[in-house]
Amino acid sequence: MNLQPNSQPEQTVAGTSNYSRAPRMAKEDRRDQLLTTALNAFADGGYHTTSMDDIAAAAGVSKPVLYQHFPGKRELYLALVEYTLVDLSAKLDHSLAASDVNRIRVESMIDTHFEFVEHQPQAHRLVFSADLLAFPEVADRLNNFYDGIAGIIASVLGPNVGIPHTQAAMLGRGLVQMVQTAAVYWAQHPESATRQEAQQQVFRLAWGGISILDEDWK
Amino acid sequence: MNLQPNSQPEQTVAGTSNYSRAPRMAKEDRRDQLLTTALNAFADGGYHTTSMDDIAAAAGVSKPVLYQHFPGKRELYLALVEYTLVDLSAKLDHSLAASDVNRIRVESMIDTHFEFVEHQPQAHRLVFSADLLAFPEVADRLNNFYDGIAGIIASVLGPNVGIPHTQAAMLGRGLVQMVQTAAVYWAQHPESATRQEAQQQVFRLAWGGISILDEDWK
DNA sequence: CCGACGTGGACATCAAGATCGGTATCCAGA
DNA sequence: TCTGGATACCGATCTTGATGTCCACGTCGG
Repeated sequence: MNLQPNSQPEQTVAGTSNYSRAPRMAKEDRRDQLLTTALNAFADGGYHTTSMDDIAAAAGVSKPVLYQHFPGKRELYLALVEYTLVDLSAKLDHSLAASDVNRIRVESMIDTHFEFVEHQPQAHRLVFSADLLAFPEVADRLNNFYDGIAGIIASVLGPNVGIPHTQAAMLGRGLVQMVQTAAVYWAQHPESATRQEAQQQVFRLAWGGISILDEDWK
Repeated sequence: MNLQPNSQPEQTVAGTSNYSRAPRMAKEDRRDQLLTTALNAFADGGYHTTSMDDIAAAAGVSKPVLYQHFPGKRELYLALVEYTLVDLSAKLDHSLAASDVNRIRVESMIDTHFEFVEHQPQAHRLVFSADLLAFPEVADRLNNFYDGIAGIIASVLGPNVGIPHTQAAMLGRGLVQMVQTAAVYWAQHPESATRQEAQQQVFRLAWGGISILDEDWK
């Protein structure tokens, strides 16, 4: 499945017949195309504003085709959320495992986040900006995701600075959100700085706070 | 209007008549009650999941009553968002104006945020967790709100540390989100620490980062 | 050339927003 | 205390839009 922003709904080509019809595709290909289209559509307008008709039209097929590949709108949406979170989690894990030095780790995770926001803005908006509260499962799933990261950060943070684990988790979660927000802000104001500059600022802010936690602890 | 979480929908008392009907109320009182009820309902289930029937039922009145007080669902929702943001903005402004010392200012704004999350959780969820993307106006309004705060932080931050204003705004926005997220986390894990302890941790993290920006600037 | 499968226009179904005509309650004044 | 009008309230209904399905049609492999 291609989650990059560049995939476009195909155009029906006028062939020998002037009858407009989507070209026949292999099942998997069609499914992938529908997923990508749905991702973009949802990210663009949110869950409720985006109808199945819209998605089908954007994909250049009719609605029944959509229902042949997915049992319903809800499942389609959940599949996309799940895919995105798994993807991002894997990348963050990878960033974390890339080094043993905490400073490098933090830098790497910040980089991963900026990368994600820059290169997969639809996926990001789908998961972090859309109406999550509507589906409790999604809210739980996202909570889960955040707790995972916060826990990791806490386990890195806590022992070093003598803070109770839950409080370290709280700070970790706040830090993640801080990075994410800053990344989005930068993506919306790309002219303000290069990505590298922006990341560096964010890192200094975060790392500075973390270091102080260590030094200042009484 | 009462935004506290304690207001409950009234129960129709079985009087001389067994015919269930909401007691007659003064227009303003009824309106306030509906607003409060709607706030709780929206915060609980999100915009789209909450129907006008739900709100009316929760308020113990019938649907037409709702439409006698508000032109539509959308307007009702927007009114609540606006009210909440104005309220919070005022409180933050007040916190900022309370002192000339930046350190105190930051502490005070953190305190205000924790206060908000703790005492008005519905209002907070309504504005910051619900489906904002659905209504562009809401997204814009919220953007506006954040930019206001970020701008203030930037103007405190920027001149002192020589960072371009836009980058300072990015960091300011990230910091706000960090505080907010931590506050929510604490509210969900109240047993992990007292509010004061939690706020102190958050402050140290934030202030540490800010200080480093100052010191470390090359 | 033909059967099977992918495709789509049209439609049933339903949930939710919005409304209308009638009913109950309160109050002011005689 | 009676009466009439004004105001708040409600059951029932209309309307819209979106989800999910049916049956005919065209296209491709054999």
